[in-house]
Amino acid sequence: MTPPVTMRQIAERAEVSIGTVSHVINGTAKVREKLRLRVLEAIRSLGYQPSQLARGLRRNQTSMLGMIIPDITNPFFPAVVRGVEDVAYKRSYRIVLCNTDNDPSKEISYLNELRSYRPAGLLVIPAAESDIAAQLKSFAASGPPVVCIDRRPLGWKGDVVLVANEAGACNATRHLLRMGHRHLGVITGPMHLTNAEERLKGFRQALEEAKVAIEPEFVQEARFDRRSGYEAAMRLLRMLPRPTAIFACNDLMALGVFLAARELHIRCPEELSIIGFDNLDFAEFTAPALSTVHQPGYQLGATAARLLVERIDGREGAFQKIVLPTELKIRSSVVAPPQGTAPRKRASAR
Amino acid sequence: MTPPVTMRQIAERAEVSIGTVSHVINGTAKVREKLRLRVLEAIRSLGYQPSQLARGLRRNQTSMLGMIIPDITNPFFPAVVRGVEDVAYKRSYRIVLCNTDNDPSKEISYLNELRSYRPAGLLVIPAAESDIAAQLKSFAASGPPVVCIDRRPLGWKGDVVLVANEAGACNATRHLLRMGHRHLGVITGPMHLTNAEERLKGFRQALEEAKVAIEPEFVQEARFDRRSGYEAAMRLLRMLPRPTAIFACNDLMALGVFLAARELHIRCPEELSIIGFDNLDFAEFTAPALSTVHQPGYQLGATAARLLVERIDGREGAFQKIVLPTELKIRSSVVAPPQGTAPRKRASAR
DNA sequence: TTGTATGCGTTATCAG
DNA sequence: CTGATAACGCATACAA
Repeated sequence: MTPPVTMRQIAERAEVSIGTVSHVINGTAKVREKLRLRVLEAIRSLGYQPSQLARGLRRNQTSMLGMIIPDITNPFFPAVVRGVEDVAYKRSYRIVLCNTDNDPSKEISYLNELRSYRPAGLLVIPAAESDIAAQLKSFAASGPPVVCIDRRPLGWKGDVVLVANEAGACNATRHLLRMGHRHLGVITGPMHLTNAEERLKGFRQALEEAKVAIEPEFVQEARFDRRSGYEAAMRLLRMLPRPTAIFACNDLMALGVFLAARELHIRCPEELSIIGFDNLDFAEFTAPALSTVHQPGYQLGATAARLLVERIDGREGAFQKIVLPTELKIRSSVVAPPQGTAPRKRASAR
Repeated sequence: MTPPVTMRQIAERAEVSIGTVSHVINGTAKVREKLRLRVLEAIRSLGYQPSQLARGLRRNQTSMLGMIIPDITNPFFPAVVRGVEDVAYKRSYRIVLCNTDNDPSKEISYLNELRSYRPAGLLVIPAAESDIAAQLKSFAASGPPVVCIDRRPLGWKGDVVLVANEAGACNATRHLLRMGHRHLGVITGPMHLTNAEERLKGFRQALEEAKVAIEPEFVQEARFDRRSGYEAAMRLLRMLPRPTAIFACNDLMALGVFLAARELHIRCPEELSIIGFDNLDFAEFTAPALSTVHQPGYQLGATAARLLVERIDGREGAFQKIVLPTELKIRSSVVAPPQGTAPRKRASAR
């Protein structure tokens, strides 16, 4: 148990005062070159590293960034985290990662607890049903800067970086329309999530543009995970007539649609076209390869981190709302609807 | 900027000394019930939270766990991280996450830097080519406990939790053999990684058992990612005769094999059987669904975290080496080899 | 330019 | 049982 080397030891070794050591470390005052070199040498030879704890206590701020996300296990988030980490690393910030499991209370408890570590800033991807705007607001007022990612909590007025959900969803839907589909199902995320809401809005907009009626029972809400996507798809696919195409508002739910279709012996894409949202890594490997809307996860994280760092560095000014573009990836899960409008026939056969 | 509430304020509010407050918080001495209640009430009403920084400085240890992994973006790792986080959370430890990108120098720098945060413990999934055994050893001697996960760095003698790589690989290979394959290709991970080595060993063992000759040019080394898997597969599939089945030592590389096969117009599984290792989420959605060896990522993390916490709590005793079992998942990417040993014919046609 | 001294918020020791 | 008080390692205001 070698006790860690402290500044005092550096001072002794370099035969200077402890204050001088601090100055050369932080560049907070001019130090005679000779002394400076001695100090540096002492630091090197003793392998000294400043205690982040002591420093943080003194400065009332550490070089940690708190990051609160719903669930790292959701394949969309790792890229975001990585984007954050990469820019944070360059600025020598470290990430404390917290998974809320979409549990608002866990989110709040993490939030409060993180506080006691005096992080330099906070990045949060709000939980579904998150109700932390108030909490966050008080945080932002008396604590470190906060930027929200991907979803905007109700009532949140601070910095936020998002993705062009509405435009992306609209494009996806247009693609379906363009291929000839007129009976579109949609599986949305939790509707209190802004991104879910926006995607649905995009969907509706595309339908309106094309003057295609929206069939209310064809919009099903799920929870952005595979299971709920599967369940929603089952509901959709058992309807008569059923949709000839489904827009799943994320790729995980699209997987659920595949599953449901397989179970009901509905062939994709011949009998059912599917389009997703996210462009997760596996999208090009599903059978059929999933057409989807690419979402720049890494950029999302990187951008948010950059913005956060600017705030930490004291950048004032109006809150930013940065919206990153999406891109439609056309693969093979969307084709023209079956001939003879099969679903109609079935309906009349009923 | 409301300054955070400190212990002193609690003491004043409760009309006790600051020491007493500390005692009720930490249960470090008996406090008269009446005072205790007053203190608790003050804490509650002022929303007090102990400064982790001050506490850490004083105790020379925080309640953070450092976790060093190659890349959160590799879909095998999120589950591991989640496993860690869940058990850590229950014990009220927090995770600071570091991605090394398999860069040994980044790994070492993270390691040293984490030190200055006085984490209670360290979890590390060593980078490929990691050479941190020595570094880690000094760390373990004078610093917090460390447990390695998934891969054992060369020369590391401390705690480690692994997966039964050899047995898993052996089972996968046996499955190929059982289906009638006699010309097996294998795409390994970086051979300095213990897990890659063990999987290859399992592969060889199965061949020996079956008295099937191992064809040296059929074992190709790659880097556990999709691209290198693709490249290795291209090499393999251009050979004449080529293997009728390929064991990719992880699922990401198996994806690369799918890609290569598709590009060369080799149909899977009719002309080429593929088996992977990991059982990533997408494995059942590839075309064809990927047969693979399930690796308990979440358990890996959870187990390691539990072990680490025990060490933090002062559990002495011999270093542990915990090996978690794998499970063969049979799906549809493995079938009997093509009739008439097609590859042979091609070879003779040359 | 450099040294000294104080305090950041806790815990822990030691009297009372 | 409870209250002072001295560290913990560092940054900083101030003195020299």
